[in-house]
Amino acid sequence: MADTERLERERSFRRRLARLGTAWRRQVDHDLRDYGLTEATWRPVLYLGLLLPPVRQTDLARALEIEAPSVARLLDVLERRGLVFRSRDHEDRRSKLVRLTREGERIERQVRDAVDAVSHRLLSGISDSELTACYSVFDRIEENLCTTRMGAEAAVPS
Amino acid sequence: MADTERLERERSFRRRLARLGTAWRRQVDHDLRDYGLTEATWRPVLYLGLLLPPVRQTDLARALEIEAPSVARLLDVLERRGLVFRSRDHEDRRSKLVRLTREGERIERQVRDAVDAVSHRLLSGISDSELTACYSVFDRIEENLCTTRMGAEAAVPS
DNA sequence: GACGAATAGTTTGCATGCTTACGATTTTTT
DNA sequence: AAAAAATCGTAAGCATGCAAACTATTCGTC
Repeated sequence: MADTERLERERSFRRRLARLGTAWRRQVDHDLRDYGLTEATWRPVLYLGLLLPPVRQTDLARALEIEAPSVARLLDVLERRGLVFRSRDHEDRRSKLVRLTREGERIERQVRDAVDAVSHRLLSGISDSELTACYSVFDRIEENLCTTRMGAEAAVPS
Repeated sequence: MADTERLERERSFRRRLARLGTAWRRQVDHDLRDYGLTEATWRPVLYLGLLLPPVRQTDLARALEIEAPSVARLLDVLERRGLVFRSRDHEDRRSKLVRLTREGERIERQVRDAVDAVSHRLLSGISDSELTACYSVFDRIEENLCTTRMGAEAAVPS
């Protein structure tokens, strides 16, 4: 029956998506290992170059989609290496503001270039229309993710 | 210029792919937490139901695309829980053969159903042709991954 | 103004990925 | 046959994700 075929298609899609995600991450990590950046330390650097200051740790955690303790520990490392620094927020003394140091900005550019280079390499030979077709699919999957998640948490009426 | 636009497209694709991969994984993990299965323990179970015996630990590691030590530790946990058991391979006494227990097979079916259910939910509203279009893109990206990896290690002349 | 709830950051403990180093065994070379 | 190289599983140590519990501060309600 056709349902079996659809099931196989869905399984195959899930497997490929998962495999591609990890393989891509590994490729970037491999290329950035030479810059002294391990696994996940380059992401905070990249996002600090992207977000508009002032950036609190919570903002960074939300942007990176990781939990606050993970951010705190990563920033400990990056601060020790002199790539970022934390300062008190005088508006709200619970918060700390995070910024890249001069050296951090230098690394940020290198990271951005390296990440872009990998993307360019991996996406070579794929047309714009194919990319946008994938976007469309990705977006609808994310919508499905949100609607199911709504059931678990609580829908916020706008 | 058009190059800037292409660059943005590639960045956007990378970000969405990464975000979708982790979000999907979290969704499955969330649904399987109730079955007492944490983060990555369900994958060995699933693959043990998929691979044709005899399955050595190395085979499992290759299938899961994780390193041998990671597999060893996961199997320690699963063995302690009575889901798998290891036996010596009489063909090659370095190896150990891994199999699901009766209970492990029961859990394997539940895991498979749960994973399929998530896939079905997330892929609802997406047509077969869209899925295959994505396959095509994924496959070419994986090809690009392989060819670039050749350059880093050592190309084997055929 | 005072008290309870919410929020920001940290600490701690666990899960799980990797790399490196090791012992046991097999395969290959000489 | 003996020695060298490769392979299998394991152990130890690090990196990094999470959740839970804690402290300090701010907000909301009375």
